[in-house]
Amino acid sequence: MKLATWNVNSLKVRLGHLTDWLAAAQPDVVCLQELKLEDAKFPREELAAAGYQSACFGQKTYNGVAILARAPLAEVEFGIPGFADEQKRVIAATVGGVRVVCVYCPNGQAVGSDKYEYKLRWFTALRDYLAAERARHPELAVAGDFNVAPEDRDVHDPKAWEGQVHVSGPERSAWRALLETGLVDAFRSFEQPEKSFSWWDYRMMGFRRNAGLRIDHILLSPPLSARCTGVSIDKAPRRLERPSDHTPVIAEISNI
DNA sequence: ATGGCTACGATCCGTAGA
Repeated sequence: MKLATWNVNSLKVRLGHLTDWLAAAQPDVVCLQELKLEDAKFPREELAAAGYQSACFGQKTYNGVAILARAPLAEVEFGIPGFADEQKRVIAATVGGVRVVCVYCPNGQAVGSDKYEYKLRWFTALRDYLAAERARHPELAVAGDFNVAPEDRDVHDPKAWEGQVHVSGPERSAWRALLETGLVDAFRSFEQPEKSFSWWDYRMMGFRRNAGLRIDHILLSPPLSARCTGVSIDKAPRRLERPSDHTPVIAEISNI
């Protein structure tokens, strides 16, 4: 099974990139973030024609998440249960026995801001939710845009970013708390190229300079981690005209 | 020099992203 995550930064703008990429990469399950469109405008038919069923939790202008899969999506759940939130950031579904949670974690804007406080509160709720999901579903995959670069090697210029939002101590602690529920950062289970990133700023030719962050992640429970044979970042879509600022991350999980 | 793009929904600028 190929499981992918991609923050498309407007599904309306990126639909062509997405369908081309689905045909090229042939993922079985795809978690999408930042759809920036409401459910009524979700391109269900176009994605069905590409061979994918979908579950969508959309929102106009901001946020919005979806899961695509070639196999049926069951037990679809919207948001973090018990955490009241206007922002559509989480959707979960069971595909082929695997519980898939798609997340678009808050940006946080700036350390100390209201949005930063919201981000930390949100991560606490996510951790509790994932701990409960872990207990219910042995095969759990959590994929999405976490808006946290876990370590300095996930940052193009750690000195420049020191203490900033996405790398601050409390955010990295919140990230580690997710791992402490018994999940593995699948990307780091394998040898990877130096300076591997999943997001590059549109400004200052960030992609050309490889001035990026690794903030898009796939977390796997131990039974899935044991069957994971590789994780890679696909930079091809970032080279296209009018790209998303994020690029897909793909995990290959064997069925044995 | 704290900016530089991009998307969106509102106008021809403000908000947000990261």
